[in-house]
Amino acid sequence: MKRKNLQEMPAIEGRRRTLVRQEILTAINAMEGHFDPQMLYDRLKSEGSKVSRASVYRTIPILVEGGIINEVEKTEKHAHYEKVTENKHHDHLICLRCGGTIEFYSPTLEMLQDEICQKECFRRVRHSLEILGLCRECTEK
Amino acid sequence: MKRKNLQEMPAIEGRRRTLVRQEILTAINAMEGHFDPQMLYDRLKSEGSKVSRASVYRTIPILVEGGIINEVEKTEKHAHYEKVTENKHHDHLICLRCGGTIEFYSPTLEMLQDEICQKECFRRVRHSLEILGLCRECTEK
DNA sequence: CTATGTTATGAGACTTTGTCTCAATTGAAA
DNA sequence: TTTCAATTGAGACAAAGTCTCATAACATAG
Repeated sequence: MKRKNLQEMPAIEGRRRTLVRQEILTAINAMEGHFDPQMLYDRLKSEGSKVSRASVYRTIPILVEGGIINEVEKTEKHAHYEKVTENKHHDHLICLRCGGTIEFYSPTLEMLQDEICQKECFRRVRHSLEILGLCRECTEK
Repeated sequence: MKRKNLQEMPAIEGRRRTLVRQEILTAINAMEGHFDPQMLYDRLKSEGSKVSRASVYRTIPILVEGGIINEVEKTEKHAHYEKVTENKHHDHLICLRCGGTIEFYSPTLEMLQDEICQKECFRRVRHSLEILGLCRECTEK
C-alpha cells in the first residue's frame, strides 16, 4: 500500500490522520474568510474530490476540537423568543454542561457597543451577546 | 356570525385581529420563559387548538413586529467557521440589509465580560457578540 | 511487510426547522 | 349583508444536519 503524503495534516489527539481529513483541511486553507459546511463541500466537489457530505460534517467538529478552525457562529437548533414583558434587554451566560442560562445586563457593555458602532458608522439595531462556559454548579462538580 | 372575544389581542398596525393569533398569543402568555416555535405549537396542540404549524411560524414575526415578543436568539441558516490562523478573536457587526460583516476587537469589552463572569462565578469558555444593524453603505442608500 | 482490530468513510435514508403554494375561510368596513 | 383582501390549513418542499451500516483505510504489533 502506497503511503500518500499526509504531512500537512496535523495530529489531533485520539484521531487518525486520514486523506479525507487532509483534503478537507487543504480546501479550508484555500478558502478565504469564513465558510460553512456546504461551501466547503461544494469546493471539494468542484476540485473533483470524492469526499462525502457526511465526512465534511463529521470532520468540522474534529478540526474545531484540534484547534485548527474556530466556530464563528453556531447554528442553534431553533430560534428563541420571549415575551416583551419579561424583557428589559439582557444578554446571556450559557452553561455548556447543563444548558442553563443566566441573564445579565450591563449598561457599560451597552455603551461600549455604541462606541464601537459609532467608530464604524454602523447603525446598531440590536445585538446578542452570549458568553459560553460553565456555571457555578457545574464547575463545582 | 358570532363575534368571538378578541379583546386580549392587541392591534398591530396593518394586521387583522384574528382568533388564531389570539390563541397563539394566549399560549405564549401561558408559557414560562423563552420558547421556540415548536414548543409553542406543541402547547397549542396539547390544549386542543387546531392552529397549524404554518400559522405559528407566520404569527411569530408579526408579534415581534408588533413589539409583543422579542427575538432572543435567531437561527442563522448555517454554522460558520474560520481558520484559526485568521483568528485573533474578534466579534462581528452584521448588516441586516446586505449581510456583510465587519470584524472588531475591543479589549475593554473583553475585560468587561470577565468582570461579569466573575460576579456570577461563571467560568467563561468562549463567547460570541453579534451586533446587528445597518452598515455605512446601506445606511446611505 | 502483513495481519488484525479499530476508526473512518460513502451513500442515502431520515430528522428537524422552516418556507411556500393554493384553495377555502374569515375579518373588517361599507 | 356583501365584498374583497388578509389569513388560514394542509401538505409539498427546502435546507441543514444526523445517523446507520456495510465497506475501506489507518496504525501498530508481529
